[in-house]
Amino acid sequence: MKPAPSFRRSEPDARRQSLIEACARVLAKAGATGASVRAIATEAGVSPGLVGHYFDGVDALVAATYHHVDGKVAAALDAAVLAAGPAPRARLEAFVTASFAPPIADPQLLATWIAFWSLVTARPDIARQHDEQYAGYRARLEALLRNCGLADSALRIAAISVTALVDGLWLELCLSPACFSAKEAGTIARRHLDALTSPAG
Amino acid sequence: MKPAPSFRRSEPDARRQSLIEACARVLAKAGATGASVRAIATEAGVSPGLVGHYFDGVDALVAATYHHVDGKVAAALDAAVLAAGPAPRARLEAFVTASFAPPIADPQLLATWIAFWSLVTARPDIARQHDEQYAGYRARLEALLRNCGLADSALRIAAISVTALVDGLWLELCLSPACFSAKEAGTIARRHLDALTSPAG
DNA sequence: TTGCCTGTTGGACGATCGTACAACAACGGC
DNA sequence: GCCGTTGTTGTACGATCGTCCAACAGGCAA
Repeated sequence: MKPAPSFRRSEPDARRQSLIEACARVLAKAGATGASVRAIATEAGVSPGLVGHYFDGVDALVAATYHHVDGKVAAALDAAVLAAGPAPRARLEAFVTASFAPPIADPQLLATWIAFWSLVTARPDIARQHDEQYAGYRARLEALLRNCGLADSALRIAAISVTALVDGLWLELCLSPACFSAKEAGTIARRHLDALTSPAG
Repeated sequence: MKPAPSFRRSEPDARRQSLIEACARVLAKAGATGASVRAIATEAGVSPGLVGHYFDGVDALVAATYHHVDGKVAAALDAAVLAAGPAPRARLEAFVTASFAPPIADPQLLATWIAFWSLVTARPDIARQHDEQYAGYRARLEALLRNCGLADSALRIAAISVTALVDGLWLELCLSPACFSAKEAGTIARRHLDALTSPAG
């Protein structure tokens, strides 16, 4: 009889992906402080040395994880918009309220995100990643707002305000879920969109 | 001739305060990852052993720093409200827009705050501190909103929405100051208050 | 089956972490 | 001036950190 293989080989991309997802789980569970090479390797079920084989140090792994998680969120938002149909206002609402439902409204995702924020101060490359990603987020929001008839002159401020409100609601919804519900967050956000799209001036 | 004293004694409270402020500076500069006992002690200009003398480990020091920074923010908000005079609407606006001016709108303060958030997941005591502090923040906001004539039934949701918007604006204002100005943040917040206090429909 | 390639392991290495503690020295009381 | 108190120092200790690399072994070609 053959002894069970002590490990399996994987496709390089699959192994990289596995390490990235393990890194995200560790960041969510233990924060930036606990995201050590050994903890990530254990979470992924591999030996510590493998991290160095696929990434130039743990910093590069964290940066890759940031990029991956950002892509996951963007995909979830796009899917929500696509599922909303062609009506501009429905698409806008879908984009906004998707942040209050899985997989975005997830305490683990917030914990991962906070770990990234905690690195912005000390890591210029992470800071740049953050700026680019937020600029992209606001750009997509501006496009959705424009389709709802918002004047070009008001677009920038409107996108900033909606982004801030959604971020704040998402943050507190994840940090203390008992305080208010996802449904209430959606109501608040929709009311804000109403005030923006029908100026009572 | 006498040799210069190699160190000075301090009042226990003053030394504790000095360590707390040094901890806040280190958290702002290096994030939660870099907040080691030695880094904090060096920042405070004392030897590493002194931290253990005043606090039961570095975790207790971080918790104390959280409490201290929270108190500082609350004091700044109260001062802004007090300086706004007796008019309810002016007091509400002062409370809200104070978050976009020094000393609250400070990237270093945000970095400190993010370091605390990054500990919420792993540290139940920090999570409890966060819940209590946010409940207090919303309670003060509800009182200010009530004085502006808001119905009791709408108070809770209104306070949640204002808190979320202000937090989001504060977050992004500190993370990427080049994106929009403090004045614009104030305009956005005031417009939101308008929509809340004069329901159009 | 045999042998090569290389993904993978597991431990060594120096640095740094949090903590504990004996020795030192500043300061108030005598 | 001297002494006791105690705030403060500096270091030792074990644990854990990131990194590195020689050795092992799974999987494929021949």
